[in-house]
Amino acid sequence: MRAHTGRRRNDEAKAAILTAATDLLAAGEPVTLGAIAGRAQVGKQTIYRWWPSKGAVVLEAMTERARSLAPTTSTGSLEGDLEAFVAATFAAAGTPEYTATLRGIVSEALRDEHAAAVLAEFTADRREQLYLIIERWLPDVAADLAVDQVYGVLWYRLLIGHAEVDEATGTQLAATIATQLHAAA
Amino acid sequence: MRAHTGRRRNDEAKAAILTAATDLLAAGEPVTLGAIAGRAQVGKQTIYRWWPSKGAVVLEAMTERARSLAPTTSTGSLEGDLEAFVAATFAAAGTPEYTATLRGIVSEALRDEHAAAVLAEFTADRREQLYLIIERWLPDVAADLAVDQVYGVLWYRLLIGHAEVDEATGTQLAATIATQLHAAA
Amino acid sequence: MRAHTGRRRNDEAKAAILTAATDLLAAGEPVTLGAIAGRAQVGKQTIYRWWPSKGAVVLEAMTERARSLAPTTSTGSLEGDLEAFVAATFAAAGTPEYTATLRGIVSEALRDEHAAAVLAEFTADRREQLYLIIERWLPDVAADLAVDQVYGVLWYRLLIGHAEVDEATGTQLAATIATQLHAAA
Amino acid sequence: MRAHTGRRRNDEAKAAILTAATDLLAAGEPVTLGAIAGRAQVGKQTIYRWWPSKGAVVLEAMTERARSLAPTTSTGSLEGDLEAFVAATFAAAGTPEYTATLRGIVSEALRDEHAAAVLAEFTADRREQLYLIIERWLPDVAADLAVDQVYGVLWYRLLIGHAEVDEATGTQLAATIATQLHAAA
DNA sequence: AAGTAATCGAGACGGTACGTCCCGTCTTAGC
DNA sequence: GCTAAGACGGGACGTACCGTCTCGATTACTT
Repeated sequence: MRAHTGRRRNDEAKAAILTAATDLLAAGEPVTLGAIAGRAQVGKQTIYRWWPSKGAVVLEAMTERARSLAPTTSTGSLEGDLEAFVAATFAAAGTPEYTATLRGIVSEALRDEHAAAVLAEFTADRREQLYLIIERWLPDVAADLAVDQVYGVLWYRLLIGHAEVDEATGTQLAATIATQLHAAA
Repeated sequence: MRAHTGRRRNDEAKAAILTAATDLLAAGEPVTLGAIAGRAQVGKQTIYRWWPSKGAVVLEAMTERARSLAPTTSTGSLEGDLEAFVAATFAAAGTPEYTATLRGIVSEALRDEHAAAVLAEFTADRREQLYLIIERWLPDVAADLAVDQVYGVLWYRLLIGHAEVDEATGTQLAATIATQLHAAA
Repeated sequence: MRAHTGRRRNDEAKAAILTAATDLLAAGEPVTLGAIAGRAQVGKQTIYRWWPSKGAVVLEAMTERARSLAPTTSTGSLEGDLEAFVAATFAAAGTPEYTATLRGIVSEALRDEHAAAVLAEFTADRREQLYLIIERWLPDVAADLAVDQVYGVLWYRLLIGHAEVDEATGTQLAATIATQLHAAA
Repeated sequence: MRAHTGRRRNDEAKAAILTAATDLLAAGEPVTLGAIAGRAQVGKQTIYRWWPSKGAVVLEAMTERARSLAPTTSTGSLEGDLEAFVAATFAAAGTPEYTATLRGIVSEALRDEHAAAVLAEFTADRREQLYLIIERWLPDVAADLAVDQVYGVLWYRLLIGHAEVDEATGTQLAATIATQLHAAA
């Protein structure tokens, strides 16, 4: 038996697929697998070789982008760190392109269990970032509910669309949550 | 010209359609238009005559049910009223049947603008209930963000599924929000 | 008990229905019952009160027109009478409007047994006219096959469209059939 | 640019579709596209990928069958050849199964231009067979009208249903037409 | 250099749901 | 009582995607 034969896999294709998915999502066009494959100049089978379902592709496309979003450098206080992080998160999520993408992601996750798993992982990662910030200043407080209040407002407004998701909201919310955490400590 | 001619809308059919939609949603079966029509003993055209899309049907079905959910009777304090309402809301939303339905609704709303409009109306109605409770005790406080924190946690957990939506959570969240509101007043 | 109440039935409506059917047929537009009713400014139920099916309406519309088509006056010989009748029949049937109508009729008759019955009656009537002409000159000859040859060529060409249906063809065919009948006598 | 990419057309599927169509037609069951697809174990899209309409499928199914129907071997005389061919044609077309099929085909052709084109081709092929027989014995006679008399009687009787389509009729008609042709030569 | 095999783009496949169209029936209010 | 309008249950239509399967072409390692 030999170590390896055959053509190597094309990493450009993988990148093209993720880009195509993000583009479609952001453009508001229907995100069909055929459309992704066509736009990426890739066969559908190539997509299924690497992802278990359409939703998983879309989510991975998003996740990559989102990871490098909000700052984690410290400002010297819980209030400051919280505000910097939450405001940046809200500011980014509030851009029209990003909003469309996040909505698209939830839409996929609700129809596809693979996508749901990736979304769960993605949001867990985001929550973890926030935990770490809180833990640095208040290591013993139970922060679960506070964290969910932050992301809850974000996603709720994104999905329903009844109110702004912007930096100011993030700032205001961060201050409120900081007070709440200090009181609980 | 006449005011109206032709057969009137059959309200039994309307009720049967909404019931069928809710049943399928709650049963976790795929909510196909054909399935709704079949279960309601109704032609598909009858559905499309009165609703612009599948999602709109599903949402209207839900909205009707949800309106009579959480109590609005007063307990004598903001804390008490808030806790009663939020805890009841979380308890109801946390049942598996209801969770499935709400998730299905968002899924529809994200793909269908008509459904999105109905979801917006539904959630606006829910928020309004909460505003009224707060306003009774603190008429001058800006409650928007507080209200969104409550429903934000609810929907965020429902959609991601990483944490419980139950009465205890509702109780705890209500207390936190009450404190927050008193501080802001 | 009263002798009669209610609105009298509207014979104009009947005429309007038949006209509408013929118009649609000749115009090549899809002959749906809704279209007939709409064009005739008539309720669908009014149509079904008088005809058993859509096809029957269409056929009656045609039959009325067709009955007064070919001459039956005598010219003094079998050849002459036959030629006059057949040439006139072919000339009339060959007009584009008439062709479209006849094709439409067969189309209805093939999908609707009521329509088929009326078409059978209509064609029987047409054949009868031809029998009478032949019988006047050759009372004892079996003319069935000869008659079917005449109408066969007519309908076959109308339906397939591979060759002309015109006066010249009718003339030529009449001469051939006359010879055939004389030989058989 | 490549000559071809992608999976090739599945000829088994094509055969299964045509068989299913013929079976339904012959069985007198409603020839639904869904029924054809279901019986052929084929997706509806596969049918629409290769035929422009339902009627085209049905006609192609028929055409294939019909080509190997009537004999073209010579018997030694025009009368003999004509009788053999026409009698065989009438005998075959007169079977209940075949009659139903042919009627169904015309029905399709009258509603669908693609089907009409295939029917035109099919009938042209049948006429050509008859021309060839006549031409062998009488190369210079104009046989168009004679040929249409034969097929005219066939189709006229099939569609109206007022008289038999059987071997005896074919035999009698062949004799008549043979005489007619000899006279014209 | 020739042989071998994994991977590629393309696209046909079986299947499910969609939203539209039309049929023939039923139900109104108006004349 | 009959009408025009039009809603009803039902069912076929042709389209859009899904996720799988099948091609010939390409690529890269092994011999």
